[in-house]
Amino acid sequence: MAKKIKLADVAEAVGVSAITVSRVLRKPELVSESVRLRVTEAVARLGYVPDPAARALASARTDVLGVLIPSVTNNVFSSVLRGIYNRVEGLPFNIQLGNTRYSVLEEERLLDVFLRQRPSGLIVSGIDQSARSKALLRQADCPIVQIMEIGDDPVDMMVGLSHRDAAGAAIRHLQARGYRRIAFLGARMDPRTRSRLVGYEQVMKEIGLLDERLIVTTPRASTVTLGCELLIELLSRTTEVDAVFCNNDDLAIGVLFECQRRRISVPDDFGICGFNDLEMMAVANPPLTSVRTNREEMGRRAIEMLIARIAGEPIDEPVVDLGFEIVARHSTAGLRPREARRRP
Amino acid sequence: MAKKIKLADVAEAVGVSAITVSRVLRKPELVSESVRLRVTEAVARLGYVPDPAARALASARTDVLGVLIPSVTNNVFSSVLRGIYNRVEGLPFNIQLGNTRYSVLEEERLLDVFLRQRPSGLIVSGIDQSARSKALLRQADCPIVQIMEIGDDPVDMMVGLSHRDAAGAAIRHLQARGYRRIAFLGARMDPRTRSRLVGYEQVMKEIGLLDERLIVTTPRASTVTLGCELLIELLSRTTEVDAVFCNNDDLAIGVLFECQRRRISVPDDFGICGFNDLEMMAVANPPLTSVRTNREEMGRRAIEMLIARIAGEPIDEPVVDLGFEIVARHSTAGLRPREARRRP
DNA sequence: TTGTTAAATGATAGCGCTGTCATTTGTCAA
DNA sequence: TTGACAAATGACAGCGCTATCATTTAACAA
Repeated sequence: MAKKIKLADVAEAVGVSAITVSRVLRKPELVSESVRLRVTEAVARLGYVPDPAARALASARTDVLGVLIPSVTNNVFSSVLRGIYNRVEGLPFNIQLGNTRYSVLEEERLLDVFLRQRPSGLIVSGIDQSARSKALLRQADCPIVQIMEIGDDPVDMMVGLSHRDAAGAAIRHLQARGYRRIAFLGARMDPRTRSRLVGYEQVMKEIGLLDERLIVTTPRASTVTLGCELLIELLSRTTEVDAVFCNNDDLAIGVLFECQRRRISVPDDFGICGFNDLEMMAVANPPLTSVRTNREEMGRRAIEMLIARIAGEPIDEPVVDLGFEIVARHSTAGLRPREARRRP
Repeated sequence: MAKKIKLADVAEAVGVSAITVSRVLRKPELVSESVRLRVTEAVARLGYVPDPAARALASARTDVLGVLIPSVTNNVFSSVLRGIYNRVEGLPFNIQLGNTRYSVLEEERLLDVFLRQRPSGLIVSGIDQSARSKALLRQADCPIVQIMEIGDDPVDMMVGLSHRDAAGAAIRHLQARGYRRIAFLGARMDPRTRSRLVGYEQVMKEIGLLDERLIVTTPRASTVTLGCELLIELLSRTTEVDAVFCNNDDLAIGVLFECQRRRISVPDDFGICGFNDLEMMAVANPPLTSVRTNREEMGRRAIEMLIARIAGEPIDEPVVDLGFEIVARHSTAGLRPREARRRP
């Protein structure tokens, strides 16, 4: 960075004061056109770029939008991030990503790191922050959006969906298609997964089909391999199963592969429903039913809510429910007549 | 942030000067034990945390390690990021992630944004930066690691592998298993994919099997769905194909699903080889051969190289080749005898 | 005791920008 | 012409920290 150009250098070149150059950059409408043009030209000619640290120190503000997510590996968050990055493109903000790795402590630490930088806005994942995190968030003097889930008690704003309702709807779909012994496969067991389990249990109880043996969960991170393993575990507990609701699509794909290996016919003998509707679900063999969540839009909306608030606009809807959609595909087309069916 | 505690407040509470408190925090060995203890106690009691902007302005340095990757959606980079985050845990650095979205312009812009913050180190993806980007990198006064690929002309340090060699090895593997009409499916066509294509072409020419009709590429981002589509495109060009080298595992999974649908038997009639060896390859049906790359280690090593250089240690190996491994699975077990085979 | 050196601490001056208020210039009605 | 007010520009201080150099204190040999 050969000898850094600073505000004063530009000011000297143009023959105005430093503060005028600063104004041209930040509030050009306060400066006369002739001066503005000369300054703009000099900025370009000298290649001046403001120092973010000095700016932050002087103004107690940065152009940073902080985003805290629990995982960079998980496809779900990739989609949200895509929505965020696409929406913020062209705006004078910079995304700063924090990876909490599903750790409450790491979330608290990162929140601390982020808030100390005085971001323009913050996006955090989930609604179950620790008491300490919530306190930090409430004290923060920037707009905040909690994403992924919705609840009654937003720190500031929220955009997400009810995972409990989404899971419930998936179970009702399976039931409507004639499946009865519907299992639940869950990995990671983060708050979202737990909500889905609650939804599953509620509906299964309502329709009188709840059986604890059908619920298989693990704290391990969800993978395709884990889908195979959980299915094996499930079948070792009971062969009285005719469908499975997988807590996400990786598991569902794993279950499908394992079914193929075991010559369990999907959907004739066994229904499979995933969650999130990743792109691959539609082209699996057979195509797999899943619960579509609007992840990219979630990211986009979160950014829009932030910039609206930064611009001082009133938010008429601080909690946005993006809903979900059961995308029914062949994997839950229904069991074939009992007499012709072979139990797994 | 109720009334921010600053260095001077701590200094006053302890009865020392501000600079002493600063020293306790940054170079405790310069301060006597008694003072150090009193200061540490006061820092904890008052909940003091340094202001990063002030620190950056005064010291012309930040604790930021910048990471530029072309995609947050791509599993390959997720793994690298995991390696990075794991290795940096517990160290006094913060990862700042930039998403270039495979855009040269965006990479230049982000490089500018990042360098202006005077990071402690920088990780950039690939070795084909634009001339402007390379100039920026060479002028930067922090250590830099280029990851993913290796080449002769490192800006500073490199850790990656030869994608050309990896692809070549995959083709030789297919050849050794008896496949002859080996196709190449490529999406995105970023520099890494192009290198693999070069490796493919080289080896195919060497063994006298090169046929342009067997090469199907697209600039679209790679997905499972695209794998299906590319296979369909390939088969519409020529049915004289007995294996496919997919440029990444998403495509390979798509190809597998499409083969299942078309009742093309893998590996009896058709071999499939992927690239990257994502977790799901091992549990697909049949399990899919792939080229394993050490992505997590790549992230880890990149961080280690940075911190070694930050600590002033000499780097004896500025270009690290992490290599690759052909993980042979059932999907490339070989064709069944010709008389019994049914062409796709 | 004195001088010499190292260890510990402090005073001072910014880092590069922006907030605040003051001043100058321009505009227009009376 | 004058005064009133808005528009345009500037002076100055300071954001919270650290680099640099100066000073004080401690330690110890001569």
